[in-house]
Amino acid sequence: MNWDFDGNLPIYLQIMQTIKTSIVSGRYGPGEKLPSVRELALDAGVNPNTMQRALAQLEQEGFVFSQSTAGRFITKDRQKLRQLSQELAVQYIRTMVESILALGLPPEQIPLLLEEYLAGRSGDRPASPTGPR
Amino acid sequence: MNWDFDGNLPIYLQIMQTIKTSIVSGRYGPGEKLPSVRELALDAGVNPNTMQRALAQLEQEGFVFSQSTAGRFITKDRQKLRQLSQELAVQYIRTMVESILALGLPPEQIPLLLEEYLAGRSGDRPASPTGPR
Amino acid sequence: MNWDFDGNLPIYLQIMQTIKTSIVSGRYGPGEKLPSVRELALDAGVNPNTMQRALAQLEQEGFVFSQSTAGRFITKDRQKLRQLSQELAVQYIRTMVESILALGLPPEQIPLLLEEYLAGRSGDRPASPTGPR
Amino acid sequence: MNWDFDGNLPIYLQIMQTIKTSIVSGRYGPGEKLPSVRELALDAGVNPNTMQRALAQLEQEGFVFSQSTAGRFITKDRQKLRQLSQELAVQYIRTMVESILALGLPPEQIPLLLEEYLAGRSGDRPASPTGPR
DNA sequence: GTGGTCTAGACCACA
DNA sequence: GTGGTCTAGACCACA
Repeated sequence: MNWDFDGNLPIYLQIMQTIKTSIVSGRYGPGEKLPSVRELALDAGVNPNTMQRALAQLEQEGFVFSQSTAGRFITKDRQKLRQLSQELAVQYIRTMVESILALGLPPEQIPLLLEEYLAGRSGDRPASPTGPR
Repeated sequence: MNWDFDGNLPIYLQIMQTIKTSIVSGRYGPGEKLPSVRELALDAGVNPNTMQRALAQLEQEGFVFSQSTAGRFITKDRQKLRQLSQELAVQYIRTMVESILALGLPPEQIPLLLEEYLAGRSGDRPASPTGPR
Repeated sequence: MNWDFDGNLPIYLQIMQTIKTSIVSGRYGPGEKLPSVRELALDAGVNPNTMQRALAQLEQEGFVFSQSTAGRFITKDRQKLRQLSQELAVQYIRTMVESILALGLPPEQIPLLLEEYLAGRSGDRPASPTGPR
Repeated sequence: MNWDFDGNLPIYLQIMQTIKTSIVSGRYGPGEKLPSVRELALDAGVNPNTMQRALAQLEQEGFVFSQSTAGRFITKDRQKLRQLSQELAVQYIRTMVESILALGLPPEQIPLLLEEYLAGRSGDRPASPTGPR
């Protein structure tokens, strides 16, 4: 996973984001076992408690479940996973909209820019998702 | 300015991004003087050469201009500034689109999600462009 | 046995409770020999005198009997054991009722809540009698 | 508040229970300010982090809310408080039912014992809620 | 080994 | 001062 923290948000929230993205992108499939808290903490370079907190929160949100001695697993609930995709998509939308509004552009222009981009994109090379910030 | 670099892109490009955002957001107005290369480099914690490269590139793109001894200034060309807004907006759009496609959602769904978000946003509190929480 | 004392009640009474529960739950059957006072005291971490007092009281209530040199035994009187079940059950009922009334709920609601709970319970997993989780 | 922990349940859960009981019993009214995390931790004799965890959980359940620099407050949502009464009542019911079933009595007998107790109680002195365990 | 809990202690933003 | 976050490190039950 791509552990890359900045100082703008608590680390455990950023961890949750990273894991959510990993799940949705198919890095971990439904029912698949996650590495142990300690392993993940080591990998991410954070304290096991911080990782534990992130995972406990993900568990409470229903995206993973734990079997006391066996470890933690991605939920098998496909509906839940679809919900996660939507949630992340809305986050991306929100970040984009608020950033553009901060530029001083009017909201009505956003759908136009989107349409234009999508039109120009069809047939093009995939284009790597490296934008601003 | 919010200097916050990650390892995914050359630093001078990230610097350009940051400065562009500062200009468009009104942090620096048309014709306003920028701090010196040395000051900016110190502030950003980078090598002056790196900062120099970023500024030279911005100058070449026409967003700043230099007066031999007086320093560098934001362009007074309003048209140019509008163009910059558009450019950044398209970048935000691209990041969003590619991120959502990476989730496995179909492109057709993006305009729908956008419309939904904009509708739900009207009348709401301003909402800062941060992550979930 | 589950020796777990709090400061709200004399310890010998709490010991009696614990032993009564052990008897009724089948931990000790009718006619079965109890460990010696010293053993029990050691196990519970109390003074032998305190344990002695609890056992003497239990004997007076007819739930155990002693044979001069052989030790103490659970009564063989099935009727007596049924009575003990009832007694403990009423205690549980009382604790529950008084706790709920302390919440400010009206007494009439208690039978309704009970009925509801029993209905929801049929067919469910056994459910251990612990707190919330 | 009556901080009295046993080893059967995590302390933070017991803290939550204690605070919930305090709220429902009227010790703290709607909108009333709770002592600070540090004060409560000192009072309860636990680590501030443990108290923090209990309060964060209560906040997530909607029974308290925090104002960053001002402290934490009991919710003003009367509906939420009624829900809390019910929740605690059901807990008491459950503990009672499961304890009685553990004695080997049949479930059908519980409503009868309850009715009997309530009948015998009318007009009696309040009777202190000290039962078994 | 696994998740889970707890303590001690530091540091942060906010106002 | 207030809530919130993070680390280091210990200990526990479960199997």
